[in-house]
Amino acid sequence: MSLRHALLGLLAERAQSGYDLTKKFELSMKRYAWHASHSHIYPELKRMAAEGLVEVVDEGLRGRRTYAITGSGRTELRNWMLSPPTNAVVRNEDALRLFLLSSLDRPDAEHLLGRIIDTAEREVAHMREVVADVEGIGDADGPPLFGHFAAEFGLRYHLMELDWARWALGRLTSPAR
Amino acid sequence: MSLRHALLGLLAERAQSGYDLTKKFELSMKRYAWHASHSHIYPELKRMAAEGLVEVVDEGLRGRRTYAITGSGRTELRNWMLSPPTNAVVRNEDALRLFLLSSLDRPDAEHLLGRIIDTAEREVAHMREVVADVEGIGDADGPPLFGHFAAEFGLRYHLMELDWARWALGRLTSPAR
DNA sequence: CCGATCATGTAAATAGTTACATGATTTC
DNA sequence: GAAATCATGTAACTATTTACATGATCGG
Repeated sequence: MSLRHALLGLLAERAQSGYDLTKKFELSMKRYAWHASHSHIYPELKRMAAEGLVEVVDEGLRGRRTYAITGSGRTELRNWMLSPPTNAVVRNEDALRLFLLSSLDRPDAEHLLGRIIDTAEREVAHMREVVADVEGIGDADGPPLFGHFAAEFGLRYHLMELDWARWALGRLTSPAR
Repeated sequence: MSLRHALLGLLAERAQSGYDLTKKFELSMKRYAWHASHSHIYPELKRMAAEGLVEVVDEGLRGRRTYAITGSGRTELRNWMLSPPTNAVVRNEDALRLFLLSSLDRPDAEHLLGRIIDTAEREVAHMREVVADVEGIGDADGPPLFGHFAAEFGLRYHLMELDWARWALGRLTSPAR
């Protein structure tokens, strides 16, 4: 159940509403870290509030409820962050397609790799912007910003994917060895 | 529901039992593509058999049932492989920890990065062996082997992770800019 | 004959998605 | 005043995990 730790981590940065959290998942988190929809996030926030890990600190317009992390929430988050991953859950639909590439005949495989390359190129361009944004905001003397490391990881991930797909396509069209 | 596609993909390579499939998940698939346990795999195989995507082609010792992919299973697999990922599910507990790194104070963050570096080094060493094995088996003239591309992807992934973690640790200990 | 591994399952619980549902406020 | 966006929820279903459960065969 890592959703709760994802939420605690985001709330550790700043207090915010379920709606804000949902958007963060949609915009960045779900790309390479964790996927979640609002219908999962809202009930989870309620449960966490009942358990004292978070608390409602403000009720604004349109029923907006701002949640903040509590002391016990911070303890829980730190414990999870530092605990060795026992059997870390990994699910990646795209990586699964890569894994099963050889089940396709050559034309199909080439087509799929072509699409992967296109997508990765777009992702790389996007992540370059994100990284530049984060660098721009940065306060040179302060601690590294939240999201800075994550953005860099995302950029490197997609660059790696792009390199790999190009290499694989090369192998496919002219099996060198 | 990508478990079924993962299973179809593995069965497309060769007919095998739930036990064999479980081990493949345990040994390679779950590292960076898809995670699943036997108690999920067995019922899913039964369901797929009922739907005609796979069939039992052999019953051996100790109740071992060998499943093979059917024509309709191959169609389903190909459709999924070539269909553009609509909202590709990504869940990665380790990447999530990286994402939330800034929620830790500096000593804790350094400790976590150190552990990530150690783990990644071991993974890289392991994947180098796997890649070497697969290359060794290869028939130079034949089509690329199943798992060849996947192993290379795994190696590159962990190399990327290692580079990133070292870079992040450097940033943390001496914030350059 | 004993421990390791092969081999499969079920039950209960939790996690997560999709579809349905509602209404307020802001912007144009 | 209409469309976009803010904001939250519930219900039904499906996916997945954890724990429980059983027994056969193989290697030493």
